[in-house]
Amino acid sequence: MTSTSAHRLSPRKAPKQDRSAFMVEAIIEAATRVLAAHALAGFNTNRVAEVAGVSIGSLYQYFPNKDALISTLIAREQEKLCIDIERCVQRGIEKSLLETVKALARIGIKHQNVDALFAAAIDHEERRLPLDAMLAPYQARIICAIETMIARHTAEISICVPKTAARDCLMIAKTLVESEVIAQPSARRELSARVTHALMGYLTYRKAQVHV
Amino acid sequence: MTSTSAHRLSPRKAPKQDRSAFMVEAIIEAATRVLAAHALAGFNTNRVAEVAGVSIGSLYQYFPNKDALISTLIAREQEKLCIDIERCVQRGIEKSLLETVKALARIGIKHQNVDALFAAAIDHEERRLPLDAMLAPYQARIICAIETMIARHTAEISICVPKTAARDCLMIAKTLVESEVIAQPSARRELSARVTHALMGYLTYRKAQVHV
DNA sequence: AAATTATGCGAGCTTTAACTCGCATCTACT
DNA sequence: AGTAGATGCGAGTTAAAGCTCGCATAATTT
Repeated sequence: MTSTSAHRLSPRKAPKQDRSAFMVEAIIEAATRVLAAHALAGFNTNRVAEVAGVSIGSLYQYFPNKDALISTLIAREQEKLCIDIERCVQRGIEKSLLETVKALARIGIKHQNVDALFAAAIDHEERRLPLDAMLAPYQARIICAIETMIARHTAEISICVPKTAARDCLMIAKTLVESEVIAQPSARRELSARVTHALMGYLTYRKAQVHV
Repeated sequence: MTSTSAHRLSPRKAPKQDRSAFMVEAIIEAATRVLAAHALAGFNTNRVAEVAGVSIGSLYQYFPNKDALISTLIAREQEKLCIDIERCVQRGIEKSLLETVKALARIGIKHQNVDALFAAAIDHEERRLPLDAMLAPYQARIICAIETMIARHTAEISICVPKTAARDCLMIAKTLVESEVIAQPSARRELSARVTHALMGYLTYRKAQVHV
């Protein structure tokens, strides 16, 4: 009777055969779609199972409860974001600060462009659930990557605490993109420019510039 | 049978006597507290009524449904934010850009500092519900105020579309603050400085500055 | 092929929470 | 004081949604 099932947030068990692995994937995909389409208010396990085309019993065989399913969604998103950012920074070795920032902006846009409702829902659940321990490694990877980028261009950058700068960059990019709710693909280019502008401004602003 | 009650988001009727006005206030206050403490997952009308110390029937006498209650919360927050920003900009007449931006940063912090969960919940519901028509006037007021500020300092500002700049400023400030989840009052000063830095950077950044 | 293990199913139990309704009480007006 | 309308109440109705459990089927092992 330790931590049997009540508030567990990790999957109940790992799928061992192929078919079950596919099923878990189908569930996660369906969950993403349901959340995007109906928000938290319309997100329930019965609907997810139905959309995934599996029975409700099967869903609960792998996820001990609804929150565990949401946690998995969150982890997936984080993993994808990490990979994209790390690759981007790695490629930035031979590029200018401006170019790398532009690339980062594009990533942020890509990751939020999926759906604004989905992003807001994930955001909310990240705060509601005790996921700090699970999210910390992802955050660390992202911040580490951005720190690396910053370290390459210290001459141009005015922020002295790289860790803080990295986190702020991430947040600024995230929000500007989120605010551009209506996914007009035509506007993507212009949005990207604005995010880049904001990040460059933040990174390179020096008080001396503004006389007062 | 037009739009009787099913999806109405405005209050059912206005309180006409003092006691009912107080009760509506108590309900709204309780709703705020419940949302902050239990997030969307634990936000229900029965609990709100209980915390407010009124009966569930009374709640439904003034709010046709749960969404209408949430909409009211959202409107209240917006109204408060508008008032603060407008006053801040008005006072900025005789101040520098930097000083005014600092003051705006403080407002953003104040408004989100209440509770991160509450803010995320409100954010989510703003997107889920069809509130565009209701929110537009508030947005317009805020953007108008920031445009006014920008207009006073065109010489220092590099962004050419004031409306876009205004909106971006709002979003940047909002996020940086939101990200600083843990409300450490001691860190408030430092946070304020960062938000200011970000806004000034965004507003005054010029491509020429970065050689490449 | 028999046995064992893993997987899949969905009817249905149980709890939660949105919302109603008829009656009691209060306030205001004459 | 009397009356009418406004306000307040909360037990109860209803539907939704979280989750279980016993059984059926498929894969794997020996």
